[in-house]
Amino acid sequence: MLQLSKKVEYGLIALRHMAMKPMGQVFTAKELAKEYDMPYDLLAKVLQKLARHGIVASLQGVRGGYALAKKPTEVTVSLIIRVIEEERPMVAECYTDGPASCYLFGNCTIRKPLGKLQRNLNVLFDTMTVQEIV
Amino acid sequence: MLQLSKKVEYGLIALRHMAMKPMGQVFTAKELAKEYDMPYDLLAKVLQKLARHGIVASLQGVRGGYALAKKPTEVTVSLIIRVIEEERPMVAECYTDGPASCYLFGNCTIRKPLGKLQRNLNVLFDTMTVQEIV
DNA sequence: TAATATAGGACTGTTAAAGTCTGATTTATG
DNA sequence: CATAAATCAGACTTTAACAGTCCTATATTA
Ligand code: SF4
Ligand code: SF4
Repeated sequence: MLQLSKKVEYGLIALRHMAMKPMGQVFTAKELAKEYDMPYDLLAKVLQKLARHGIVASLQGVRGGYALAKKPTEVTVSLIIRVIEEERPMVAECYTDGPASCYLFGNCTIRKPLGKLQRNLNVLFDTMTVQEIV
Repeated sequence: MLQLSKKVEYGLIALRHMAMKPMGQVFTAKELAKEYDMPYDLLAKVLQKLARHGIVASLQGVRGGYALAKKPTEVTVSLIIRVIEEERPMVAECYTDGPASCYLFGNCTIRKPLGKLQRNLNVLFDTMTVQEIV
């Protein structure tokens, strides 16, 4: 419960790796997967998403790969999760998918109080950056 | 991602309901389920767990039911989750189930940094009580 | 043009969450 | 004392999200 998904963990590990080396250095999905023993296909998908959203820059073709495109201080855990999961980390389903997603919505008495928890969570994830995990 | 489980939500809704009424009042699982349109069987299980851990007191037999056994200020969301899920809310699998639970453990570079996130999370859940959701 | 890399999507497998069902036990009450 | 109403306990099924795999297309270097 409340665990980060494997995809997010793979993304964090890869981004941290890049952040440790000189800015602009290029890494292939293959070498990253091998280095940390992550499933290549899955990591590749994650890196592609990060590339689409400009967190890393991708270079295709032979000698291609990925390089960090933002400063480690600018990439928050919140952003990484949003990009990889394609949604914000929320404590309740209805926060993400709206009233129709939960049949309890009409008589739910905890939705509003949980908002406080959510806001505090947001602060946590918005505050933590890749810089903090190098 | 990061959502509270339905069981926890059911538990919170039920506990809040009890906390709204005079201390010691007895409610049956049936009426609670009906009032908020929650699945009876599932809610019953949740209440049983809460009873086993002394959060609510149970009365068997006809005219039985459940009553809040602790003050709303004493019941944290953290405790509710631990009781219902039978584990603490953790950001990483290995925190809950140990090194053997994750094959990345040996070369995981994000485990320690995530500890900071975890500690902040703990504070959030330890701080919020049933009193705050009435 | 061959080799190597990303890009994208479809597909399958696995697991945890959610829900259901059955039966036993307890206890107030007529 | 019999009945009904409630908790208690566990097994079971269903569902949906997550994790992982596979295949093909495209881009780029050498
Ligand atoms: S139970 Fe309440 S808070 Fe949870 S998803 Fe449904 S409406 Fe939202
Ligand atoms: S990836 Fe790292 S932090 Fe996540 S569960 Fe595995 S060892 Fe723990």
